[in-house]
Amino acid sequence: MSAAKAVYPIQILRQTVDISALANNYAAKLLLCHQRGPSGHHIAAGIHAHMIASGFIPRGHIRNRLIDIYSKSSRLSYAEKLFDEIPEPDIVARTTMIASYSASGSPNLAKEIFEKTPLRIRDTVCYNAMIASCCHGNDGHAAVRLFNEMRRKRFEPDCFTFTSTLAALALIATREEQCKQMHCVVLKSGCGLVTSVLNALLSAYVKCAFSPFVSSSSLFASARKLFDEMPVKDKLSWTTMITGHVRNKDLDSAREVFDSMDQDLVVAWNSMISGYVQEGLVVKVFEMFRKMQSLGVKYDDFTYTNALSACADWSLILHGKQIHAYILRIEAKPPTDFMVSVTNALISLYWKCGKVHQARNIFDAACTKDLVSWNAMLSAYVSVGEIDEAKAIFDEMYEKNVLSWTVMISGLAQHGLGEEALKLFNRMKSCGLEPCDYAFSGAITSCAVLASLEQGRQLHGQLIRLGFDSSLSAGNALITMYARCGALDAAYKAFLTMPCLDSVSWNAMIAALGQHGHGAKATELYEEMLEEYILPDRITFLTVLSACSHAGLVDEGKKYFESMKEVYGITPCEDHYARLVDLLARSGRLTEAQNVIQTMPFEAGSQIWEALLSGCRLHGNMDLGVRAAEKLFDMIPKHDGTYILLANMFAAAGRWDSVATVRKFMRDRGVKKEPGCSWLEVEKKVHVFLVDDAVHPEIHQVYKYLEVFVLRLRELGYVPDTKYVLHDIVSEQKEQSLSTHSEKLAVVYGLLKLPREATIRVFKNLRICGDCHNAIKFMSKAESREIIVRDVKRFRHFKDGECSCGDYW
DNA sequence: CTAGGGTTAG
Repeated sequence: MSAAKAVYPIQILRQTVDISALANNYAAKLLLCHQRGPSGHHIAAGIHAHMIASGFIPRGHIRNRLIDIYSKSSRLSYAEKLFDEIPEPDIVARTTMIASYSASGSPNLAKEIFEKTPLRIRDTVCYNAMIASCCHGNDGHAAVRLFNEMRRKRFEPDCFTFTSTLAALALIATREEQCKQMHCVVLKSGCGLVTSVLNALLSAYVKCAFSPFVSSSSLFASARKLFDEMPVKDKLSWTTMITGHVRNKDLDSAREVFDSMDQDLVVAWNSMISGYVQEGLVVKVFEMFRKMQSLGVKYDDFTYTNALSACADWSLILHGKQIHAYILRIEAKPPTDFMVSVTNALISLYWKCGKVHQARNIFDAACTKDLVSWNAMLSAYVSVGEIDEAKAIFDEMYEKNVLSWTVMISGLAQHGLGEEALKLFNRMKSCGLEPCDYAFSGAITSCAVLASLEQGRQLHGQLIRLGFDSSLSAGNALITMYARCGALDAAYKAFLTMPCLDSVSWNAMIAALGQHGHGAKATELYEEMLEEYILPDRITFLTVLSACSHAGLVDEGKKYFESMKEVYGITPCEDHYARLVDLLARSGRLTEAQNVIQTMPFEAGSQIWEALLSGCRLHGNMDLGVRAAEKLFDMIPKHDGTYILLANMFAAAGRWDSVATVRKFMRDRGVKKEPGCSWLEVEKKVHVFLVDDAVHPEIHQVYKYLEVFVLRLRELGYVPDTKYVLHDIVSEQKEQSLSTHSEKLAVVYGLLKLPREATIRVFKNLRICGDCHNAIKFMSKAESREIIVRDVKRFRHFKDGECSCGDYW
């Protein structure tokens, strides 16, 4: 091999007169360069330079060799230049160029050369190159067409033809007969015993088995038969068969093949382990992991990432830490960087186990980070709600992909920053990135947060145009968006038109019905879900219980609560108990609610006491109410809701002295009430109104209308209810100004600005007050309009002087 | 041929 390294004495070469000897010399040297691989490629460029310097023009096989070497060393432009200089390229030159274009990802240029090649000079190798190029360009159908063409034209397929064409079949993966036909052709040819061809055939069978158009069992049977009869099985044969079974979720068959394996292949171990990880069989994962060690099978990066992701998914921080320690001890000596993928698996292990700080340490210590590392860190901060940190990471990223944007958009949306999320979604598009369906889900959620129905509808339209309308995540987001924008019918329609549903879809729809006060329909849908064999989870029960609570279905709710543990084996958490207490307290069964609190397996938290307190306010149980309030003052002294509920409870009973005491309390402790505000969308713009608003540009028109309107409402029987004065109190002097609650202003604005037939949808950040509730009932009658109000807890539909809540608070 | 980063429901 030292010849390739030799220095070429130019003087000697120049003296050579005999051109053919010179050519032979060059040819021999280039052959050596070719055989040496990448390092030889560099030398070949030097030889070429030498040719130019000495006036030697490369032709024939020397030129072809140079083209080949240049394309393999990613100097495609040199190869192209040499090729273009040939007046009448021979078949080798053309084939070489086809292969070059294929390798550099330009299948169209390869095709151009192929098509310009006259049939009389074509050969099998040339077809092979072109078939491979089609596979490379993901056009399996074109590859199969070429294969058929070459057989029609009586070219003899060889091993390479078969492997490429079989790869094409695996790519299109639609028809079983095609695999079987090809199998016959292979057997009849001389390649029926060649392992690489049989591997390709095996892989085609297995890939076709995942196509929705064929029955996988018969294809797997054929694949298995082929596999069992293979005279020589190599690494690829074993792993293809094992991963085939794993991807078919048939772990038993996979294991059977695995156990019959006569060699120790890390890849096979990894495939088996990843199957167990995906099915959540943690015990099996660790069993395999330990067995590898005792048998002396060396772990690779895939083994580690597999095992670590099992730990992450099951929050097995102790196991994860052990593996981490093992890696540090065995694999790398800090600060040497270990495989990036392992670093990434560690980052995700720590944050998924709630240790974001540790994750950050690993992130900071890593010498090399890739996009996955950055995205993992971004997700970590989003998951714990550290939005500022997440933003910092996002801004710092030198490279972002659709996934990065998706995480950030939905992160913002989840934390209530709907406007910012939508801005980011648009920025993403203006950066020239095509949002995927997950990115859309984030944007749609933002519309739900903002209650912006128009923007939501527009996104829905875009979704359909881009062909994402069958996406599960986007569909689920749409259900919630429509429901939270007050368009329950649209939500239901989205639910019904989805091609497939998962538990999230059902939960979303049940929640939607519940929030809109249709408790009976919500429970009906829940029963339907069970009939579809979808198992309820802890969120299903949260939504079903709230639905029952809003609709006063006390006994049903209790029944569902009982079934949770007894039938479905889900242990109720604090939120479940809080909903049970709410259900009982709201319906006036306060003693029963109290019993639940006393017999619960844990100490009641603030959610539960608040549920009890609001029940007491509703049913005027002062003693119990005060006790609940005291608990809340201990637990969350700065929370304004407690003071307001308590004050309203006293006000309703006319105990004004106590009201004053509560208010003084609040002032002394420096607790500020969250100011009430309401908003609605008019012509794609969101209009916000505050209590006693003086900011909105058209507020005077609203007041003017309201003044006359109230008189008309009084004629219909509306009596302002002064006991709700305190609900929305901001300061002393506002006490008398009942008529200026923000929800009233927003509804009146809607009456003034929206078209006659349009439904008015108003959103409020706090709970609607009793007087407004009453007034809006009259408004809906006086104007014959449908008015929908979403407060912090639920939706109310006002129509013909009635509210969908049936006055059940 | 295998792994590490995403979404939607309360």
